Amino acid sequence: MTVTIKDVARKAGVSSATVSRVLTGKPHVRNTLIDRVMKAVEELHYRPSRVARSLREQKSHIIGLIISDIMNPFFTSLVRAVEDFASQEGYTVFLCNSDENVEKEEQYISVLAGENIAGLLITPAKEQCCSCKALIEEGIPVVTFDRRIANAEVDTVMVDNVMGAYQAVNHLIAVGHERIAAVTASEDRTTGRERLEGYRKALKSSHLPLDEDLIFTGAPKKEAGRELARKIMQLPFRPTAIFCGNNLLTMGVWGYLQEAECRIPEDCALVSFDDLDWYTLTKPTITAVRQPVYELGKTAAELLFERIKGKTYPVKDILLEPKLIVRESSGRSIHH
Amino acid sequence: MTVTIKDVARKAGVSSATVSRVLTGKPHVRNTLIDRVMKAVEELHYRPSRVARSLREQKSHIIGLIISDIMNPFFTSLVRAVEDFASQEGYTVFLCNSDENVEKEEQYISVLAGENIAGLLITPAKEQCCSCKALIEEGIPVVTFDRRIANAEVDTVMVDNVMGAYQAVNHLIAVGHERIAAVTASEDRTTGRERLEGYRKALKSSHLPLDEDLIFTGAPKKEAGRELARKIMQLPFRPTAIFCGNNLLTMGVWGYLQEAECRIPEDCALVSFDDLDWYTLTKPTITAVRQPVYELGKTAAELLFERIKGKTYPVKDILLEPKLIVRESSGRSIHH
DNA sequence: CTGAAAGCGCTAACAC
DNA sequence: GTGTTAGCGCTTTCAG
Repeated sequence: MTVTIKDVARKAGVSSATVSRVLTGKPHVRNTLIDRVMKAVEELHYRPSRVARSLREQKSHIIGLIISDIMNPFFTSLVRAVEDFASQEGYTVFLCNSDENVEKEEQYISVLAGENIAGLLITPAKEQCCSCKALIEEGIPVVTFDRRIANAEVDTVMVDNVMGAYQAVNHLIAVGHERIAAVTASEDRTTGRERLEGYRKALKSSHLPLDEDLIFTGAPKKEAGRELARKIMQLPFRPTAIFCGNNLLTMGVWGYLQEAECRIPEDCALVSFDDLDWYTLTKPTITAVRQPVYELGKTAAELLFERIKGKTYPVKDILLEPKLIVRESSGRSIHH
Repeated sequence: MTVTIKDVARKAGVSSATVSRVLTGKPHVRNTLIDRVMKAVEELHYRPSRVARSLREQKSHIIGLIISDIMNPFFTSLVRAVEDFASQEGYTVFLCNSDENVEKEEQYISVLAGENIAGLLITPAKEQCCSCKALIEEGIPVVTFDRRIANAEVDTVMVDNVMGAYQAVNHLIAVGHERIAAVTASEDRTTGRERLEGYRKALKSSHLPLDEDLIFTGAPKKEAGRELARKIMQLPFRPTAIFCGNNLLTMGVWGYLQEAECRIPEDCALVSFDDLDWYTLTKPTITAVRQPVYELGKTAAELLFERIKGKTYPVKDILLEPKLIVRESSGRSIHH
């Protein structure tokens, strides 16, 4: 049914070994034979089986990409970057969506291992990612990005969350806020914890009191953002500003504030971690910490391919710098 | 190095055939042996090679998913739906991003074929998708969704674009607009053409003149939207409303209108095809035609799996109904 | 320079 | 019920 290397060999009047040599660009083949083989390939519409090749070579040209939430535009950009880089290297991407779910993640890692993947790129759902460690032990290159895993020797590419959050909160302080709430992902994710750390650090460096009751955490989801905003608005002594720890939370918070007819930034200012296109389309526009998303994906992919190609330098831990984009939702400085 | 079925067989004191039978759930194996095999599997951390299995069975448990723009939230939701359904069926998804680029698309189809995919789900970049037809001829199930391809016997799942656009424009007419511009994807994409058809149909059914100068087409990208909005605003005799053919175009148009300080809906009303979360967060909120995105992905996946399982009914062409969500950007009825 | 043959890990006939 | 064996399509020694 399907045309194999043997069919090509027969048609070209050579052995399958020669066909293979031609197709994989090996040297020492006569030009006339090359031509005959290529002609047969054309005529038969032959396409080599990547599966057979993968079995024989014990290694595929697939890289695995497990991300934790494909609906989140932040991760989408990441996927885009990885895909670009991989296809440029002649690899294809096996995309999996763990949905922030550890079981699904393990399941996928197992499948990917069975597919002989050349390497894995992952934004781990939780800090404990054991199956991931199993891969590493088997010698399959792994790079985690955006998030860290605990107790493992893995290359990691991260955005400097502490610094980003610090910048955001510092900006709020600079324009006169002293009572600032934080809405972040719960602390079992490194991103949530680190951003909270930046928040605390900013308050501290301005000698502002840290009120634990102003820290609100939940799942990184829109619904959680709404709910936490509701809690904030019910506070007897309301904060004058909110620091939102990611784009989904921002969306929920923003929606709630609008419905509650809270004027932004007069009644409550807001800064978001993560910058999205539509932040420039709201009224007011939304001040945000922009992460170098594309670079994050690209760097992780680069690192992975170096490992795939056999580089053996010590484990790398790369930190990328985010940047505060000041817009309207954080308010004007009240000092001027 | 890696542990194979033979290692398990040796450890369990059985043949590899028995191990295979146990693992694939075949009948006629003694319970004691099943236990011994499972124990060996556990102890050795054995994971079957999906590659070897795929080669042997001449069919993998992978389905290919080629979408035309992974950065577009509309497609992201689609991916999510497909992924959900596939994983539930025990399949994994090979995600490829054609980037609206026909060469990339062909390239991917070729790779996927080499991976022995069980089936392909695709939102074709252009109406002519020849490689896709090649797959169909090889007997690999294909379902196109969101867009159609020309001259092929393929299962297709679409949203009723004509009807959606008709609803949108009709609504604008109902609230009093008579001069309505259309900003859509260029007509070499079925979505663009069909939505334009709905636009024309709505004007016609209300006996409104069709002014071809009010039809603006371009790539389905934010930048194109901006540019086309600029052109519209420069028109000597401006329209009072704009119908936007997809979410990226809406984004560009909206951004331009805001910067041009055009009051929405007073100076210019707007309705978007495609509904996004953030449409409720702008001021005014954005009236939009909501597509049943998740259902679109799910239906396509269902259809594909039926084919994979061997169903052979005639080619299906499923049309899903969109729904107009009236918000503020289209303005109040001036009749009341 | 080219061909024959082995074998990657697995499943399915076919024996027993 | 269970083991033996062939072979999926390819690459790669090893001969020649």
